[in-house]
Amino acid sequence: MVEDNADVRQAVKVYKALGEPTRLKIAMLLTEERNLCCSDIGSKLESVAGSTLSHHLKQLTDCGLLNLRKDGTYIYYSVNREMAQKYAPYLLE
Amino acid sequence: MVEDNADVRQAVKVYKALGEPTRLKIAMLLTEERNLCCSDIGSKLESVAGSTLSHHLKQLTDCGLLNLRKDGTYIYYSVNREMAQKYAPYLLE
DNA sequence: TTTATATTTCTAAATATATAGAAATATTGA
DNA sequence: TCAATATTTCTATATATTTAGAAATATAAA
Repeated sequence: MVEDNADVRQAVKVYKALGEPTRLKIAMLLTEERNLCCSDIGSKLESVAGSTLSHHLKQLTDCGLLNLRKDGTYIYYSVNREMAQKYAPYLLE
Repeated sequence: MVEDNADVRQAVKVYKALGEPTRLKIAMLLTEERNLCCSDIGSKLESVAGSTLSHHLKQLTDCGLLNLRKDGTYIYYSVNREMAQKYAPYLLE
C-alpha cells in the first residue's frame, strides 16, 4: 500500500503550484531574474489582477518554492533553488 | 513578457498531473515497480473506483509521463524515465 | 457462444480552484 | 497628517476537477 506521508504531501503541493500556467510562468520568471516584487511580476505577465497575483504568489510561497524578502512596502521574491532542484530542476534549465 | 509556448504547456500538464495525491502516488509506485496494470495499481491504493483510476491513468499518460503496453485485456503502465528526468526527477529518487 | 475479467466512457454531483473587484492594511515620503 | 503606492483580504462568480456508479467495450478462456 502506498504511503501518504508528509514528503508526498509536500511534493503534491509543489506540483500543484506548478501545474497552472500563470504560476509556472512566475516560477520560471523568478529563476531567470531574482528579486522581483509583486508588481514587477504583474507587469511581465498578461493582464493579471493584483489580487489574483497575490493568491498565486501565496501558493508558490506556501509550498516552499519561493523565498521572499520584505523591504518597506515591497516584497521581493526569488526561487528557492534547493526546492527547485529537488522537485522541478526543469525550472533551472 | 513571459511566453506561453508548447514547452511551457507541456510542463504545466505534467505538473498538474503530479499535483494530485492519487496520481503522484501512482507515478511513484510505477517508478518502483514497472509494468503494473490498472487493477494492480488499484489494489495498491486505498479504495479507488476503477473509473476514477482510469481517468487518473489517462491524465498521466496524456502528459507523457507514463508509457503503456497492451497485452490482451491488460494494459501495463511504466514511468517514462526521460520525462521524469526532465520534469520531476524527484520521482526517480 | 457464453462467461469472466479489465478497462473505458458516460453521466452527475460534490468539491476545489482561478479570477478579479472592492475594501482593508502597511509603509513610505511629502 | 495626508497622499501615494504595494500588497492582502474579503467576497462572489465562473470554471475545472475529482469522484464513482452504471453502462459500454474488449479480450480471453471455458
